[in-house]
Amino acid sequence: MKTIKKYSQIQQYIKKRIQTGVYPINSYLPSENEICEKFNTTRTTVRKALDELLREGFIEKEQGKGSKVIERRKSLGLLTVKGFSGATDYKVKTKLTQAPKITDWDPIIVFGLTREEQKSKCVYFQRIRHINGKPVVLENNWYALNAMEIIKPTEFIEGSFFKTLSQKYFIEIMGAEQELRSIPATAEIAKSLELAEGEPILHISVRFRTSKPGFNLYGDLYCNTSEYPIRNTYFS
Amino acid sequence: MKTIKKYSQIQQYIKKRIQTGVYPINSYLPSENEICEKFNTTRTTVRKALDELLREGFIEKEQGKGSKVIERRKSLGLLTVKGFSGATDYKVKTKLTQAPKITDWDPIIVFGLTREEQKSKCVYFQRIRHINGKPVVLENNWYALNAMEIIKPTEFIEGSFFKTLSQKYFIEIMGAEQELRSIPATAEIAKSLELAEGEPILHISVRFRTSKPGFNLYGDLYCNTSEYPIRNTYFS
DNA sequence: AAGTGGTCTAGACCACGCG
DNA sequence: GCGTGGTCTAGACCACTTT
Repeated sequence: MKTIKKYSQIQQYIKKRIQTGVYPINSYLPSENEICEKFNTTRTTVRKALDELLREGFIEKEQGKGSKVIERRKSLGLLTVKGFSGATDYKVKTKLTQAPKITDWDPIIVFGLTREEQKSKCVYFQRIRHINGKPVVLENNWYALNAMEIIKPTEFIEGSFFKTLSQKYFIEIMGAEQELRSIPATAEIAKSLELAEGEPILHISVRFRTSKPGFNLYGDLYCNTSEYPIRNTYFS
Repeated sequence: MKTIKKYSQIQQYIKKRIQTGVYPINSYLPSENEICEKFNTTRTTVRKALDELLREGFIEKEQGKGSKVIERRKSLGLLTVKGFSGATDYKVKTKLTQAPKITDWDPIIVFGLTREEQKSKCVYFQRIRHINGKPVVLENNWYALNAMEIIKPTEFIEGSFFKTLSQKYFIEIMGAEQELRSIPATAEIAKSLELAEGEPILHISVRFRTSKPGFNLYGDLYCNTSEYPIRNTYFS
C-alpha cells in the first residue's frame, strides 16, 4: 500500500474533525456533494468514506437530511470495571507493568492466529488496573508486529491503548470474541492481585477485531471480581 | 420501498444459496463479473450486495482470489457454551427445571428495573443446560408479565427461549448488558451442577434488550467453566 | 422547488494471487 | 499473462425532507 487511498484520506479528515469537535455531536456533516468539491472527487468515493465512518459508529445517515455526527457508543463491547452499587466515587488507575516489547507469541492465546500473524513476531505488554488503590485486573496483551507498529509507553493516552489507537492511528475496535472461565488464583496471579491463592477469579481470553484489516488485539485477563464485577455491554 | 432494490435481490439470492449449501463453506462465489452478467447489472451493484453479505458475516473477500463462503458467526452477542478444544462432538441439552410461572421479582436482579416493570408481576423460569450429560449451566430468567405473555413449556422450540421469541413472536435480541463475577459455588448451586461446594464458578447477571419496546429479559446464570468455557461474541 | 442521501450505469486502471 | 477483487470517474435518476 504505497499510495494512500482517497476515500481513506477523506475518512480520516472527517474523523479528526469529529474527534476535535469541529463537527460537534448532533451536527450534520457537509453534504456529499460539498465534500466531493472539496476533495475534487466523485460521490462514489465520498460515500465509501462515509460508509466507513458509519461502520465505525461516528455518524448516522438520514435520507433527505444529511449525515449526522453521533456520540460513539463508548466502550462498545469493551470490558469495563464497574463499582458494585453504581457508585461513581471510585478511581481507576492503569499501571503499565511491562512496556510494549517484541517477543514470540504466547501459547496461552486460545483464539486461532491467522497465518499472517503466525509469520510475524508479536508485541506484548502488560498492565494492572487498580481501583481505589487496589489491584483488580491483570491484563496481558499481544498483537502482530506486521499488522501494527510498536507503540511506545509515552504514546499511551491516559494509559488507554484503545484511545491511543483511535486518536493517533484512527483505528477503532469493531468487535470481540471472549472466552470466560472461573478459576482459582495461581500463586503468581494471587501475588499480582494481592489476594489469597485459590480464591476464585475471572479469566477472560479475548480477541478484539479492529477496523484495520489483519490487526487483532489479543488479551488474557485475570480479574478479582469479589468487590468489582466486570461489566460488559453490547448492541447489534 | 415499493420496488425491491437490485443489490438486495442479489444479496438474498446468494444468501439463500449459502444457507442451502449450494455454495458450501470454504467455497468461492462466482466472480463479481459473472454475477454482473447473471443479473445484467454492473459491478458497483454487485459489490454493494457482497458488501452486505460481508457485513453479515457470510463471506470474506480475498483480493486476487475471490469471495469465500465462511462459517457464519453464531448468535451475535449471545452466550454460547463452547467445547474446549474446538471439538464439535458435544451435545447440549436444555432441561426446563422450572416451567414459566408468575411470581414476584427476585431481588437478586442487579440491573435496575423500569417503573413499568416494577409495577408488573413477572414470569420466572429456570433451566439447566447439560453438555454430554453433565450439568454445566444453571440459568434463572425473568421478564415482566405486562411486556410479554407467559410462554408455555410446550411452546419452547428446541428448549430455546430466544428461538421461540424469534420464530413465533418475531422478537429479536438487540443487545445485552452483563455483569461477570467469579464466585465459590454455594451448597445449592454445587448440588445442581454436581460439583464440590466452594469450586470456582462463573456468575453472570444479564439484561437482554429486545426489539419489542419495554420487553427485557433478565438472567442470572451459574456456570461450571472447568471443562467448557463460556464464549461470547459481539460485533458492531 | 431545491437539496439531501440512495441506487445504478458503463466504463477505467490498479494490486494481488496463481499458474 | 490472466482473472480476481479494489479503487475511482462522470454521470443519471429516484426517494425523502425541508422551505
